[in-house]
Amino acid sequence: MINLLSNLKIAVPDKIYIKDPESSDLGKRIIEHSILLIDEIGFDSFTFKKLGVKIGSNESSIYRYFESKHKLLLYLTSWYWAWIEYQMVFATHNVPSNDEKLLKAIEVVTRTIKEDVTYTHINEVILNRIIVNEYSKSYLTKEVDSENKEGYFEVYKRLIKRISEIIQNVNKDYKFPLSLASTVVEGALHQHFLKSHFSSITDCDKNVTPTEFFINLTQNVLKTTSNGSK
Amino acid sequence: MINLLSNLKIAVPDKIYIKDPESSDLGKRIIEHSILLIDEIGFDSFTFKKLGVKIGSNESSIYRYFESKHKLLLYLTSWYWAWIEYQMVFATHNVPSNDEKLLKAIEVVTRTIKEDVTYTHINEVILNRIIVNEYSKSYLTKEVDSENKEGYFEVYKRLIKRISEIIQNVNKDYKFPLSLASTVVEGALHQHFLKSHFSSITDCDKNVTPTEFFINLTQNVLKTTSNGSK
DNA sequence: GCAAAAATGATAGTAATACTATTATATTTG
DNA sequence: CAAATATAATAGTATTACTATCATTTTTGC
Repeated sequence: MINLLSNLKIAVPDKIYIKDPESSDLGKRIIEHSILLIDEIGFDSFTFKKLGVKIGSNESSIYRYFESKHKLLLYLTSWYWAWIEYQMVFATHNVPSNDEKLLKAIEVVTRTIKEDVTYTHINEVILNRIIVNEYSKSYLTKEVDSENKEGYFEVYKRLIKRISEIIQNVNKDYKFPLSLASTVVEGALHQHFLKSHFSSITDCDKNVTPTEFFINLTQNVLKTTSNGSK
Repeated sequence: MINLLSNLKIAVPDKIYIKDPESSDLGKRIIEHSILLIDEIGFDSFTFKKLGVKIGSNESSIYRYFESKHKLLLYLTSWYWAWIEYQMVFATHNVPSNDEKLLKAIEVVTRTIKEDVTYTHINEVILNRIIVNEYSKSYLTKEVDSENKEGYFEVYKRLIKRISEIIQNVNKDYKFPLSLASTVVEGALHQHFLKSHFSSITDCDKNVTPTEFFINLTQNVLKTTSNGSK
């Protein structure tokens, strides 16, 4: 997979950026170091000026790639979900059993990213931390509806729909496949956050993973005979 | 309940504010209109200066109640969860069956707030919208651990623990009561958000409520014989 | 190899933000 | 009625989130 990915480009909706950061060395440094800097100081304190200092470049140059730090966050989150989607499609491809497919899919979207695949300038371990801590800030805005119309959340929505289809294949009668899929994906981020910051309100810890919790949850929801069948 | 509440004060951790907004007319106007203004323009665009204009008061006076707009958000969210907790305790009190208790509890934390109880200056319908749209911003910060130590999230954590206990009473063998409780509460906010802004990735709509989805989910998770028993 | 084009850098400027500090004026209370 | 307290007004600061302009460097197409 690593070799395969090194020859593929993760596709991000092109309206998100002014100039494609993958198209230049400076662009790649912007992405690489924005991930590191957001992780370090948090998205709220992150500015293009500070990023400029880190990469030895100028604030004004960064503005030629992204019109705002919000757009940069949208870029990073779209990239992340496209990367997850890729892994999910890859992991479930050619798996004959629907049940097994769902297990694999849930594993991909709920697991802790442990290794930096480093086939590019993007550190996926750190990017995953950013997603846990900052993702919801990308859509909890007054502009969400217009930005949604522009297609900025397409990758994420496509991922949820894919999982929903797998759920539906496991149990055709289950009434809430989309809500279950969105709950698992969002809920996994939340459980990871709780594990790090509010350990008293989660069962996830060193021994129990969000993956375990959500696989158990999903299997029980889908296997019973009275699961909200139509 | 309405009459009862009009004689009770919702308790918010007192370190959140500098001066108790319930202690003066100006304080109450700050709370009342901050809810309206945050709903109107969003928390990110909300400032004490704009709030001052709305209530015909001065920015500097508002700073005597809250040291920052972030603290004001913590106040509103704590107030909201304490209000929900109150309703949950009230709704489940004296219910003999554990199953029934859980149903009531889930209903309280997942339902749409339809009526403004208006026993005070606080509009609960609008406050609920703010929670859906802004709650996670209150803890997705670099200061979350120190603020957690200060007790700013006690009310929310207590609510999750209460639900977790009810879950455990329904099924003593279920391994993830805390994670299920936190998933239901956070997930309900998320489903409400999706319903309003990303309707293509949720099954919740005019006909299906988040309550229905989460009651079905919880019942199925807890009723099966192989639900991750210890 | 060079000129034109494109990319990047440097500098300056702006309105707004998120405050702090100080002083003045009301309002409450003992 | 004086003292204490609360509120209002004003000013000031460093930072933010940009935009605009111009200079310099790098790339490219011939």
